[in-house]
Amino acid sequence: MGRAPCCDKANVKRGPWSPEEDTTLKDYIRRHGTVSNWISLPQKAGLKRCGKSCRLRWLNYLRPDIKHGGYSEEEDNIICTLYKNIGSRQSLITSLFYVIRWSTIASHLPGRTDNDVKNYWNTKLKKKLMAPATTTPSKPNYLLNTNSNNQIHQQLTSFSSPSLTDPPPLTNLYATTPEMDNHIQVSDFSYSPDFGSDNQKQDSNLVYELGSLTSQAISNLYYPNYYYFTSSTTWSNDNATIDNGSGASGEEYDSLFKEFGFDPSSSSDYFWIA
DNA sequence: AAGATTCGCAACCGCCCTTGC
DNA sequence: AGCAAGGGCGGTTGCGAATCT
Repeated sequence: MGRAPCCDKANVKRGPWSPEEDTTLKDYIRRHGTVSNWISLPQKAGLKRCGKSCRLRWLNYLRPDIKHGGYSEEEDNIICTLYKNIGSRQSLITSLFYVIRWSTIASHLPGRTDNDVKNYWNTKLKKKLMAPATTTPSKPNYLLNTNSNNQIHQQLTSFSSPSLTDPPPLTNLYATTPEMDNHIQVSDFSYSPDFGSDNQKQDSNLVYELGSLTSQAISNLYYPNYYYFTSSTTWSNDNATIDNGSGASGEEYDSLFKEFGFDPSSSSDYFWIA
């Protein structure tokens, strides 16, 4: 048995708000101040709308401090950075449980609403960010360290409390210029501190998510073209934790990494995605 | 010019969380 | 503790506008 609806759907108006309705709602809120009960507001204000609809209209459109459109480059950067950072912290690598807190991101952008930021991301920024690295390389195409795994691990761990404006240098990693074909190259192995921090279940479709959701979840903050995965050491542990020790997900990982030529039995391998 | 397709975004849906009883 | 109601939020939809063919 489902939850009772918040209003009588048959007797409320739906669809776009008219200027008259906007005025009615704004006038009511101006006269009464902060709304303590949105469900009862429509009746009091004389609106044939669902209370939730009124709340949404006010919060996303009618509030006096709302900004619409015209995102600046700085705002773009903040959204992209927070998307990566918050996304990787609040979720895991599975598509089913991957949830971005748009309200958290919007709270860093005065005048922007979660809905607005979400729409902006889905229609513009996502495409911009997902565009092939060859067209807009934000960083040089290198980040490989074939024999100082611990060094990478330490550096990534230091990202856990990052500054938004001061990315750490990669100078202590020695660089190569790997082929970037197929967006994935397997070489050595690194570790992302955020990976596997949540107690969430594995999705058997994970193997198909590597290039998108997975990479988002494990990307680091400053180098959006590069993504790190857990090592076999940490990774085995992560899997056990994530999957309540069943070990089933470990097999999925193994097959996933083997698919890209990675040797799960190696303790020193990592791979990156560009 | 007109039909098809894509884009942008306001609005809705439904689930989860919080709060009060 | 358990329940119900309201609030909050992410995902999705619908539709008008813009662009393409």
